[in-house]
Amino acid sequence: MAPDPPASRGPLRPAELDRTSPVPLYFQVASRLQELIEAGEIGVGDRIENEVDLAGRLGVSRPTIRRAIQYLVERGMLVRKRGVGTQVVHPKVRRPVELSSLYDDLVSADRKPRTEVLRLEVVPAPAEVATALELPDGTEVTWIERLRYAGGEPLALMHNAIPLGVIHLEASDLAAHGLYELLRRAGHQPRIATQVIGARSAGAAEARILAEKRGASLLTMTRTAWDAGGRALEYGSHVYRASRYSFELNLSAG
Amino acid sequence: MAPDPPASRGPLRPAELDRTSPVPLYFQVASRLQELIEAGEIGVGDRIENEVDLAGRLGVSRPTIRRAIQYLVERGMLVRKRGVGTQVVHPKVRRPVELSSLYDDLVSADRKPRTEVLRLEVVPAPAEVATALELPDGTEVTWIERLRYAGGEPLALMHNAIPLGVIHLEASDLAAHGLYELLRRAGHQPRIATQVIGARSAGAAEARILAEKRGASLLTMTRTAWDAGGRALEYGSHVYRASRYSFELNLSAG
DNA sequence: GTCAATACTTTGTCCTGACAAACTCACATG
DNA sequence: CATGTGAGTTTGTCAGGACAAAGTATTGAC
Repeated sequence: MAPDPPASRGPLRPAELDRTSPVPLYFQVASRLQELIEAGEIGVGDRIENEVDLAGRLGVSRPTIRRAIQYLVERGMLVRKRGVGTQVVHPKVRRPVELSSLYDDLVSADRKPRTEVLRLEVVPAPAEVATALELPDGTEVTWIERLRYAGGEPLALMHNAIPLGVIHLEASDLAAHGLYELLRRAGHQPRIATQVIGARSAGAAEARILAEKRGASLLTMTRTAWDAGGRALEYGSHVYRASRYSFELNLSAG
Repeated sequence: MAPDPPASRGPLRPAELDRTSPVPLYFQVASRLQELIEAGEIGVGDRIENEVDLAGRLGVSRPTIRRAIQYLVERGMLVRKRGVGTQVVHPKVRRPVELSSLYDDLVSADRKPRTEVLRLEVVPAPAEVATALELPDGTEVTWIERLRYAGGEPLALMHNAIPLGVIHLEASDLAAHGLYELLRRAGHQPRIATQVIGARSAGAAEARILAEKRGASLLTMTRTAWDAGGRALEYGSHVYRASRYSFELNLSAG
């Protein structure tokens, strides 16, 4: 059997880097590496070329290569060991956690979401909401109540409060898009959030709306999200039918 | 009123850095900055000294300062804006997510945890567990069932599977310590995990063990955790009394 | 043969220097 | 007064070099 070609040659070519692109070089390298790993061209357990050689071969400096590798290490794809090298440990990115909306998740899972806007108005924030958003008591916020369907069945009853000035919302927008998508379009990128996930039994009204029996288990989630500037973007208090939904999280600890 | 001293002087002194220490300089700077922010000496909204001046004043290079600041940016304490500066946005670290055990959480909340070990034996892994741990079907694992109390009341029923060779467990250890603490002591640092959180109603047996009524809502969590080297450490399938427990998560998106 | 010392490889830390890009603000211009 | 132009500030990217620390493999002594 012929021996494998030496790993030092590697499938990453200098020609793939575009120095005229506004995309940083380190990011180009990281993206390309990620592709190769996801495509299986560099398998789990394989060691990638060492930093110095890789830098020399691609014609970039070692710090640039280090930054690219660091990026993938933080995502859990690679592991570096001093004196040993850098190894692939997982074939796909494990995002530290997905800060996305239910709507986006359902779309990507092809579960055909539909949204019914039950309420959309400006009201003074209840004390609990004001505290969560770090706003003075009684500040007005946009209050939203939505019923989210998936595959024709009700899935979740969602309540949100959004500080005025963050975004102007129309019922038609909310019916057609996820809240996070609308926020992003308005230039707000949620970056930090605190969530509390719990469970309780459905009351009569909730059960009726969600087409569950009274007393059925519901998943509850309350979340407050901030943008990169520390500005509170959204408070949400949602209930999900536990029979149809669960939260999936990928965690990584420094 | 006397004006505040200019921010450019700042409370960070060159003398505080120890070049003989094995602790990297960038980490010394980051730790000290974090202390100052947590102590409120640099308040939320304040801008910290710019990188070039700070580097000059502390007698280190700009990349070192950048690395220190980057460290705190990733933790959500600071925000950088090109052309503007670096600002404090949160007075305490928001850890991306806590990869810790229930036991540790209860201890720090002073809720006096107690653990009853119901089962501890080596068994062939059920198909579902083997898949989660990425082990060949039927591989033997240590199987644990524990009942966790807090404040004298039952709180959670926990099932765990741990690959042989990761750690040798005694019932007495498990009764006195959290699983994650024992893993860390054995030199295993969980770094990446996937969790699924859901809810369902208690069956008769579960209800009896957990001192709930039949049909009460329970929170469910299944988790698989890996160490930095990509080695599977633990599979867990737990149920919590929803009336007494909820998950709190701090998320951050790149 | 076993084991310890040594050489080598590879990542970790740190430095200096340079230019680019984004933002702020004062100022000139219409 | 409004507006945009340009200078100044600050972070973002990148280069290239140097030495330290950790792990691996080889070599040598016993």
